Amino acid sequence: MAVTIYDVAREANVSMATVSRVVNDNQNVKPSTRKKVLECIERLGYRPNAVARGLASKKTTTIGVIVPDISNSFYAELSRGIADVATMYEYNIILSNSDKRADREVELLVDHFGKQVDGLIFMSDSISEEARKEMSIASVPVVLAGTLDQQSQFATVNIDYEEAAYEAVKLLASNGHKRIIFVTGTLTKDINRECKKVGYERALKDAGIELDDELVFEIDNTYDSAYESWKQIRTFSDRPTAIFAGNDDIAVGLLNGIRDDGLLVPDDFEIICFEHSNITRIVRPQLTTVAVPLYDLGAVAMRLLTKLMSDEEVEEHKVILPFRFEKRDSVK
Amino acid sequence: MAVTIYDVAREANVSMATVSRVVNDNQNVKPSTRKKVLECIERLGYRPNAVARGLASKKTTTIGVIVPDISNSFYAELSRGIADVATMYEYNIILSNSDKRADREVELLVDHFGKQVDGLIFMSDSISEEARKEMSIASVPVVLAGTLDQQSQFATVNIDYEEAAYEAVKLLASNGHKRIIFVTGTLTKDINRECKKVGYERALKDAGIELDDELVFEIDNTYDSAYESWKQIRTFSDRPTAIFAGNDDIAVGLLNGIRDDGLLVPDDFEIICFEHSNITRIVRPQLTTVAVPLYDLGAVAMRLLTKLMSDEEVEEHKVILPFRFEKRDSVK
DNA sequence: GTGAAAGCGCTAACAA
DNA sequence: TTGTTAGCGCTTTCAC
Repeated sequence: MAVTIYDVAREANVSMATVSRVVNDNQNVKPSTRKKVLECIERLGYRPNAVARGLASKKTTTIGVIVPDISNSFYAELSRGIADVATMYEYNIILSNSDKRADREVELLVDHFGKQVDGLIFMSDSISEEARKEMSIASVPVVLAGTLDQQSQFATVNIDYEEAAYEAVKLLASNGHKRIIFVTGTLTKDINRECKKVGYERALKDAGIELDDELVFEIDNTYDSAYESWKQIRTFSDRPTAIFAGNDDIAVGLLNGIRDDGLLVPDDFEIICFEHSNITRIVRPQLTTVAVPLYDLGAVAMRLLTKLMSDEEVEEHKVILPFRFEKRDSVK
Repeated sequence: MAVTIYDVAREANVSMATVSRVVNDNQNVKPSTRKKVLECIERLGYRPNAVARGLASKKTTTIGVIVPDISNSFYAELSRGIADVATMYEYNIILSNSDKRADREVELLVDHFGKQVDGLIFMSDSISEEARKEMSIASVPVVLAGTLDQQSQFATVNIDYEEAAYEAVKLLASNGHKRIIFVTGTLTKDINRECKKVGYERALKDAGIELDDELVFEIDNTYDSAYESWKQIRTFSDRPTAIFAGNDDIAVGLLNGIRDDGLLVPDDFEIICFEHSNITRIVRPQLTTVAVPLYDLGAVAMRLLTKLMSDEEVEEHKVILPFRFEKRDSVK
């Protein structure tokens, strides 16, 4: 059996309450007794049981993080931002992958709340009604990171994806391109459908370019899928000359397709995309991108959650972080 | 206040014990009472409190995972393997980043064990004495994933890195190369020092090539650092003609350095490396590699941990998974 | 500054 | 098949 607070109390000839005070840095303990207790703790090798503490105090110093897929560098980077701030505030993280399945998300929410997390950070393509309900009835705060809330019900941390998309496509249009392809991951993802696509269309409209649904390619959000999609794109008789890619994996798949075909970037095609990892600097030519501050998105989401958990005043529940443009070599 | 098991018991006119039995799928409950209890649970919206359950049962159905850095694709992939098997056995994961700092690792171990995890998976470059001690006195099983244990004290899951390195370098030697560079991350990492370097040296020796310390480059384990190191490598008067890189990030940094300098792979240099991500297929030429089954490493480690946690017989505590060779275009 | 005692919400004997 | 009753190890009033 492990050493308990009671064993320490007996050994030090004090009550459990006093040991508890020492362990929790309560000031109402005489220095000499504190010292005595500390010695006994050391001698017996006492380690507080966080589960018992959680039951008694109703605080677990643990937060839940539900992420589509931690092996996706987008979420891995975001999670690292969450984790670092969590560490700073002495929270542990229960991390679960949902694979974006709505049923799984709900299961995980129930599961995490059942474990009495003190707060939760949720990431998803789109919030299902069931997930929304589960988060609504939760007795602890919830923050969405890199995830839209179309009902403005929860605290969120994002960048202005639409504006970013707008500026990216505007750059392409200002370079004289008339036929600009938009290659995106699934449009069931709110950010793709409501922001990136909308920004793309607005930029075209502002540039006096007519929309053409044939130029929008909805594909799997992977390098391989993008590489394959090139084979379809190349068949256009009136070939497009510029590409706006929803992210860097897609852009690189396209880039390789183009180059393996003997065409040149940026001469035959100009490319711009959202940047989620350093792959954009590794490929040649290096890609011009909208740099998304993933780490910061996570860090700020966690910081916001700490405020919510301690009932601090929060000026704004809907945080928009700035993005950067990285001018490199895939655009002239 | 949340609904407790007691509220359900009262509502259903049964004892807490019966409700507990229903919740835990204990068969000793009459179908009719089970139904009645289930209805009350539904009606009241009862959700079991896992913390209370953990305190009473001494099982938290949570395991700890300590990883150097989740934003590193190597560990992200490994963690995904762990997570999927954990889900299968209904365990949650507390995930923490150590940044390979020994002091932090110890803190985290104490912290995780304090949270009463039912088991723990540990990953690190090298096990410090303090970390070893902490894991030794733990009352729950520990498994090391992708991490060496030079004292064979813990259960581990790895591949045979030395043999993999040996074969990689042997391939280079058999292609006629005499001056083969080894570019590795820090040699304070056990796997680099005790396996990859040893395999490299053994292959050279077997090929009758004399060792030359000047051909071993110990650098930071990053793309940028490798890119920089090329500037040093190019200054050799008697230029090497082949490179064995410790991992794909290093290999790609080197590759880009070489190509940006106008040299060709594999004509001027042949390259082979350990593969941890799909970057090796994305670059041109595609890299010939030793493919490390990261996901499986994690999955098998977790499976092993479940056996240890339920006191099942375990045939072998030191698991060695097979690796594959991926012949691609960076080697002739 | 310290102690006594009542829980926190559940599981798990043991009885019935 | 069901209920009674101790805890699990800690925090937190409330007294003194």
